Amino acid sequence: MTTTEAELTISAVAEATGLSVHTLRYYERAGLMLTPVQRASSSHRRYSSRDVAWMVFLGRLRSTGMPIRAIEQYVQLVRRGDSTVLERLQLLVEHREQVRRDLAEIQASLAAIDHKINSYSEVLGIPADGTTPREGTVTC
Amino acid sequence: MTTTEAELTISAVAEATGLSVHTLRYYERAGLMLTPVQRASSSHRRYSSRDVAWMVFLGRLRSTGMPIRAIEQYVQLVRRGDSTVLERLQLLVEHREQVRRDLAEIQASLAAIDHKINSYSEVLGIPADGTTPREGTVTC
DNA sequence: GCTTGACTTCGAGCGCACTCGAAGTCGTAA
DNA sequence: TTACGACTTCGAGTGCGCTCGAAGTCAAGC
Repeated sequence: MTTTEAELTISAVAEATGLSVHTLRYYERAGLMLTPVQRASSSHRRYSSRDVAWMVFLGRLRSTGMPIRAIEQYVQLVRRGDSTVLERLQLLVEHREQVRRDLAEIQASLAAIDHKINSYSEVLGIPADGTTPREGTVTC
Repeated sequence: MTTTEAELTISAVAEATGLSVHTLRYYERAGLMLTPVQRASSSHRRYSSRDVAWMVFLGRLRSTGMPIRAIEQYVQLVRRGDSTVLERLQLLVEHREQVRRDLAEIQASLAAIDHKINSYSEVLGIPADGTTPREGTVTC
């Protein structure tokens, strides 16, 4: 395994990852590829399976709110080689803590929204919950 | 309960809600108050407890990613009175579905991050999980 | 040979949600 | 009376992450 890899076009990678072709090019321009994307003779991009795996994980980092800048840091560590494994681990653990905090806040907010929905349901006489209907209007 | 209410300054509301004073004024300018905020003789804002409760819920909607535009719609429904309760309910239920989808994606991404962290931990010989250490380097 | 369509680069534009700053107005305390 | 600090308005600026568009290249099929 050196150069011969499964090669995918940018549109295939877009389909596989759920990212747009624009976004894939943007990420590359932003320096977020671990290694340069190979090119066909036509200068079209050819993504290896490793590239695709990385784009998938990159998407995971993004969907949990890691800024592009932070991902850039991570990429630079990967490129510096095995000696940075501990640093990378620390970065990920730190991010995971942030994600857990975000998750907790969203869940708390979801509970508040649930509560409001229940209030409205009661007023409308639609007991979606096991609660007793009440009189009066909903606050807001 | 008509005019006499607990009255708070903007900075007190900022502290109570975790929103900045800038953000509170911005929301008001954006038309997100249910009713006009009362003013002291000095023209300083005086928030009623109902205002504060609404800002808290507004913060919940924002922290779950509801766009300002959508909140604006909701506010307009509230102002139109009791006849819009069903519409409001539908709006909230729709938003809740979106939040649940977002939550599921974040959780899936968190699992992927967990997995990567475990891989790194194994390589470093730090079995954070109940898994056996392995040889070779981490992919990325 | 000509069209079609998928790609290329690169700069510019966009949408969103704040965030800031300047200039002015109060009310209280020294 | 003078200073201070918390407020006011309103326009402009910021940061982020895409997203778009124009102009060009290339390979395959008719």
